[in-house]
Amino acid sequence: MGEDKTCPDCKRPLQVMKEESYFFRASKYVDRLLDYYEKNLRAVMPRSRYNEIVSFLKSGVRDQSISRTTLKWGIPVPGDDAHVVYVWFDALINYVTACGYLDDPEKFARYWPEARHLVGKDIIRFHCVIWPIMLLALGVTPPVSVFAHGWWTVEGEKMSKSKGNVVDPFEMVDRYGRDPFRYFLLREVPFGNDGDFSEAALAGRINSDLANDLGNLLNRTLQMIDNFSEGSVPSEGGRGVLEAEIAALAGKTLEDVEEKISSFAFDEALKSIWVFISRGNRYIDETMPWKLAREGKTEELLPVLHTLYEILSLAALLLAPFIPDTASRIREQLGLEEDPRGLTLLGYEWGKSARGQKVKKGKVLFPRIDLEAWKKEKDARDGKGAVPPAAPEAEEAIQHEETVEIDAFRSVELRVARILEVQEIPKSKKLYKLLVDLGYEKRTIVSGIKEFFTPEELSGKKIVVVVNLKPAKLCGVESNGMLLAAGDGKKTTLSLLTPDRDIPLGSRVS
RNA sequence: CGCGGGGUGGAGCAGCCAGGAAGCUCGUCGGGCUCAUAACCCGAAGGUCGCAGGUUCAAAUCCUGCCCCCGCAACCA
Repeated sequence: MGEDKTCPDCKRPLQVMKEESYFFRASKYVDRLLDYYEKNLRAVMPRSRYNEIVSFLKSGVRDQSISRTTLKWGIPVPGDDAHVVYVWFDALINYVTACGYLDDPEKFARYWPEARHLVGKDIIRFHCVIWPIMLLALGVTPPVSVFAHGWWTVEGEKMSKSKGNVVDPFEMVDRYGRDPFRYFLLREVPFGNDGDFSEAALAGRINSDLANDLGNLLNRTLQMIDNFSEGSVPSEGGRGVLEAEIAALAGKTLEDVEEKISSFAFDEALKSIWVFISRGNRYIDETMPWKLAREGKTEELLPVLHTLYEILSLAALLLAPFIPDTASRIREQLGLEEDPRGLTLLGYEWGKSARGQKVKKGKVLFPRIDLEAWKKEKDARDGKGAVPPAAPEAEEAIQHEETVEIDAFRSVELRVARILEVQEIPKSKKLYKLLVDLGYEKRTIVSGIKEFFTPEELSGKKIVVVVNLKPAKLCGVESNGMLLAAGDGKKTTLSLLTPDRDIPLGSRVS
């Protein structure tokens, strides 16, 4: 709302309204909630959000209005049909009723103690202030944790419809595949931070992580099992130093991934899995199976293949929550008949997957993206390059206004004026406060041209001003008119309209 | 004093809450290997950790001030 108490969008003046409402006595529980948070440091994550919520609570929470009489729709307040329940109040209750609160105590006792909420960072106040207070009032323990995730920008910019840079997830899935897209979103950014999306980064991840590291490890391993072991997996592992080290790393990775997942550090869980995968690639170089095969050292060769197989089999299990389709495809190629347990770690043991089964080398998991071709294709899609370079200005069709009568134009009073003073407006990024001289009077106008001109450039300039524009307050400063300028529509340049000969101030423009 | 996020090798980021030899991915350069998706492996170059103070045996990390960037909000009349 502007300083003059009007709606910035519709200009209608502020109206004081009264409405009867039921209030929830939230203030009463603030101390208890603070106490709860003090004892449960992970109740709000990430840490920065926790701090934000705690300091918000410390600054005080007012009692909450939780009913409306002005709305027809909504859930009627029990015992008072004139009111409906405020949406955030009843919506939150779903979390407990859905898992059996009051209806099914047994179910509730099983599920609620494990409750973890995952929400966008814009709604943490509802989830970390109002909601736990409601629960405290009910005598129910707040959720184990509320994790607030961040937002995605696109190539460094906020997604917005007007910029037309909104990324359509379905389009990305169609273009790059479900798993690669999922992988990117989970891997690229520490979960909880804002992240930057770009197709180039996605393509990079697909090539280096999925194709080169993971896909290629599977491919070369299966090829060697085919070549050197007639396609069947050696059931015996090796007892060398390397094998021991890898077995230890497997155990560590397993633990690590579980730990990272439970703390919502998905990017780190994936990093950890990739350390393991990379270890597999290095192991091949260290043992050089092709050389062992050439030299007929079968007793050394087979355990190596066994170990590689184990690495892939565990990797598939660890990856299942992140890229499930890929996990299944790997298992399939490994010839691991679908386990009744599914892709879970229940009863998992290192070294027990390879049991002499036949592998079924299939299609390459992730074909490498040819970045040059990709770039061309993308440019064409974005309308770059494909458009003849000779006509760069003709990108967007000119949108004309409706035709008007000459009177409509004449009703706009334009006059020549000189800029006398230029002042910055505190806290304003775009506005200057200008004092202009019309010859017969001086007046103040506010203009959004700060991004294009320095005060020195402006002062003394002769310009054209709309003098009969209704005054308006901008950033608290009253503007009595508007100057004319031409913009290129891309917000890169702005040019002031200025008379081309010396002409007295106040001259009418028509 | 409006709210919040951020400034770390060429690019993109982690590390900061709980101080203790500056790390990851990509890129670049050199080498190795040929089982593999021109992939894989090894090595190297490259950083005043925005600036200035302070605390400390020790600061990217804690404290103070300042500069810059990005969201939100408020204004492109």
